[in-house]
Amino acid sequence: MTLEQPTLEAACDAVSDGIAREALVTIFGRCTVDYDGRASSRLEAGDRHVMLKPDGAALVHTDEGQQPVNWQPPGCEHAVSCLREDDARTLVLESVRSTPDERLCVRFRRVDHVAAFAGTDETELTLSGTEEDLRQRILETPAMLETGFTPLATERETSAGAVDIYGEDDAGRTVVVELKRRRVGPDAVSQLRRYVDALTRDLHADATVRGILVAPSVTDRASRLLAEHDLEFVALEPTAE
Amino acid sequence: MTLEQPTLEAACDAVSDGIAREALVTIFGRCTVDYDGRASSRLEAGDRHVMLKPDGAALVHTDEGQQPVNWQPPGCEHAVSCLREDDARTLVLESVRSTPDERLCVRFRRVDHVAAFAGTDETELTLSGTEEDLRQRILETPAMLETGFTPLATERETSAGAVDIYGEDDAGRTVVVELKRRRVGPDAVSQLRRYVDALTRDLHADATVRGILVAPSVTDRASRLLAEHDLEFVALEPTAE
DNA sequence: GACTGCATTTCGAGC
DNA sequence: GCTCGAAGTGCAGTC
Repeated sequence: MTLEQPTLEAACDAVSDGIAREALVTIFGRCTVDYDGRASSRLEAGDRHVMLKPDGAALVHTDEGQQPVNWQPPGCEHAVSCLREDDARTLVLESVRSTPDERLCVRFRRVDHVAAFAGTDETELTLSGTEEDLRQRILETPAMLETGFTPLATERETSAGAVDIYGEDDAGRTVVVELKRRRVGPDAVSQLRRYVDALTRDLHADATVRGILVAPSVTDRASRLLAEHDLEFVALEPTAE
Repeated sequence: MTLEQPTLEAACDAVSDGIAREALVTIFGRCTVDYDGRASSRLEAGDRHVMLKPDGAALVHTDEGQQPVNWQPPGCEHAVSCLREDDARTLVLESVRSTPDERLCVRFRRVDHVAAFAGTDETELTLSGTEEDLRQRILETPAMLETGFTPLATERETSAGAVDIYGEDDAGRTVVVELKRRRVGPDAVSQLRRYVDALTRDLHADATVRGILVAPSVTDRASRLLAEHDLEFVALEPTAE
């Protein structure tokens, strides 16, 4: 279903019908956008593309950027109405949710295009090159980390949270491994440090706990932080080559 | 410009024309999606909505989720062609960039809809409730942090990075303030800790540096971490009420 | 171009 | 529902 240069009334009916039919609805036209919730924002009149998904998500896109300029997450209730505001007919799209209370309101004075799409999409994305792939690599060939490394657990709980890989080295020392799929900065080092500190405490006071950060590479600052806290780094990519 | 149930050839021409005219182009139809770059992914055939922006961004949306199932950031080169693959006519959308090398390829066997939109959008989003607002609040009324607090600098550089607010308390002790617009977890505490450690080092060895985390609230674990490292917490929201 | 940290981050898993 | 951390995070600002 598609309308070109519809009246606001016709657009309203089409959008309303599309939402009712659980279609993916798109509107293009001149609009203002108001958001209020976790933060609040206002966008003055301009031409934008609005997408309403049947799961309750709403997206307002300008002609620039990968990210929508405004949005609403899945689970929202969409409502559409056509009314008079400031002496001008206005198509009002409202998308609301609770917990947290959030409200997105798009007001059109001109609609160029309305479309509603229904289809089927059964398939799921297969993705590789993730942190999980890096973990698999190391569990299959622990020597990639270092000779004599023995993984004992993944997601092992500590008082600071779950450790990616928990194991021991050839001298029987406890090893905490933190994995990152890409080049790491200071935050990843702090994360590893929290786990090492926690585990040192959780285990006997005299236990030696080694911390190893595994990632393709590190920034300078992160490298210095690692050295400061006697943490180690092993360069590994999530996938071979 | 809109086409309904076009032939793949007609769709190809329309998309090509839209890209050439720097329009925002959308295509809805049955497609597979392949991505290869920082990671790699494959999505089998299903009905999806594809958006090509004139700045080079590409978005593939299913009927669920706020996030696109696949995408390409701004700055990519889009190309479209119609050719025979596996004995079937196929519309191929390719979006490529370098640094890093990334390639997104969407293959349509059926196109239901093609549209191209051109408009103007001069206005910028005004947003409030950000970390910047929280900073302004404190700089205008430093006593909100604590009586006698004097801000001396924002974004003050340390060997661990820039501190949100740098100042001193009524006893002349150095204070490092880390701001967060929302409830904080362990990562924010670690961040503050890095700054406090760095400044303690950067200044005289005998200097006392206080670290204060300012946010609407803290999680339990973060609260424990704060206590462990003698860091403080002040509850403040980015905007009044 | 790399680094750093914010974001209405979103998303998923675990509890 | 909250917590925690991953993400092809995106994005802006700075160097």
